[in-house]
Amino acid sequence: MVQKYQLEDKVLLAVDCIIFGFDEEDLKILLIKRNFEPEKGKWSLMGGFLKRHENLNIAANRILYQLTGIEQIYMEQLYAFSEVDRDPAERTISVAYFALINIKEHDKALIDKYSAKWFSVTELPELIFDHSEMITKAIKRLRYKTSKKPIGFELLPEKFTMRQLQKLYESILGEKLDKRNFINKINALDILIKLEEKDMNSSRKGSFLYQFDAEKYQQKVEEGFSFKL
Amino acid sequence: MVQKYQLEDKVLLAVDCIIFGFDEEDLKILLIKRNFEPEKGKWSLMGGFLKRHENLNIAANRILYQLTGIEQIYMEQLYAFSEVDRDPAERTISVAYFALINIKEHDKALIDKYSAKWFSVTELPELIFDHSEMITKAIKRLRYKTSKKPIGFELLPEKFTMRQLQKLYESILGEKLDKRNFINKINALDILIKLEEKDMNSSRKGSFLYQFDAEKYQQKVEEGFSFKL
DNA sequence: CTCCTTAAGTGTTAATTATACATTTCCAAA
DNA sequence: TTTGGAAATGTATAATTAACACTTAAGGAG
Repeated sequence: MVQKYQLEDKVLLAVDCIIFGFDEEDLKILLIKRNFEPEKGKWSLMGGFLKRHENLNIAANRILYQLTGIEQIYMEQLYAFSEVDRDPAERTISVAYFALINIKEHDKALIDKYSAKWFSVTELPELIFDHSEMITKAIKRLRYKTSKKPIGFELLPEKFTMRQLQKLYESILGEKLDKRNFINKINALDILIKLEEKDMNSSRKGSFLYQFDAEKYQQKVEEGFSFKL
Repeated sequence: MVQKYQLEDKVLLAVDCIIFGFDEEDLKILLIKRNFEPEKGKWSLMGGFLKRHENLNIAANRILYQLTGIEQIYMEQLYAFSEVDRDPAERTISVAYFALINIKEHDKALIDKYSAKWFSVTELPELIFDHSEMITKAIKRLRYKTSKKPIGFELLPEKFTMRQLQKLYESILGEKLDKRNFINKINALDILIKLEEKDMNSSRKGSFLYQFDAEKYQQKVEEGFSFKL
């Protein structure tokens, strides 16, 4: 490739990943203890640098895979953070990505191996650089997206109860919802399959399990529906 | 500054600006004839490279100023475009920004000087690289923002008629709106000042002019209201 | 000076959607 | 068999949104 813009400044381009998970109680974020300088030993988002042959989406997925063993998940670009001194070591622009995963489906061993740890969004530790700001922005975006598309399903196990789904929405939105209204709305969407099966952990009576009906959902998206909670 | 990440690839970071304007009829975008290779002579968004001492917001404003003489306007980061071959000359990641301006308020002479030209969003020419994609994304974002905040006022002259405001919304949203419902909603927001003055160009009867009441708007924002059209 | 033209201005009703709210059912364990 | 605890369920009211058509004002033409 011919170099045409030789007089221009080049910069390091980092990618930082905000990984949301849900454990039936709280919305959580996956963080790691940074194992290189500067700020070695402090908590950080999963980050790495863009390589010559990658676009940002690919870099985000590679970095996540390298640091946690998690692969092939839905990731979305959030924002480019570019304050001149955001990384004291060297001028670095960071593009933040965020992803949603089901905590239980991802191999705990691999996560432990890299000293990754889940933190509730309400109890985050101090983070390096501008990572707190990134998280704040990601939560805001997640709330918005949740109100437009039923995005939360990535965060739940394949089979889940209405109670779990409601808890998930409550922890994303940060507010309590009315049970009956919630169920009515979800049912009105008509994108869940009610199973015969019951989850017997939560109560004696047991509660019915549901599955997300990807096919019906796809169909509705094509018809141009907009999810509103 | 110590260089700590010496083994990492560096890249060129460009900024491209999508400038929306409105001329009482159509939503328009400001484009320039690119005056350097590659693709010299083709239509392009306003673009330039991030410099060492700037963050992206500052770079976006500088670039816009250099290319059009327009300064101190509201700009917002849109998205980072990073396909490996998006610029055939050299690997370049581009962060797109968008802005809203009032066409008439900005000095035509300066714009002409740089061969900038306004194009209706419905009649865009062929553009270099991935600039069309950037514009598509910007329009989508503009539509969204318009439905949340009364952002459109930047696009109108200081004094405007209800008809103009409605036309603006229609061209942003790409659909016709009902006149009475539109006026009712706008009035319900209570952020316009109705002037005594009339605009006599559009009809024999003349139509009242309005002004955006920035103070009332600010107050409402603080009270946490959300604009919904 | 009367009539015509043209866009401005104006409210009501029906339909839909959102909210608030309390009781009964089921099942396992004691 | 009784009991405790969460699951399941529906309705009435309020709020919002959508649909809809006639009158008014004023300049220009005849």
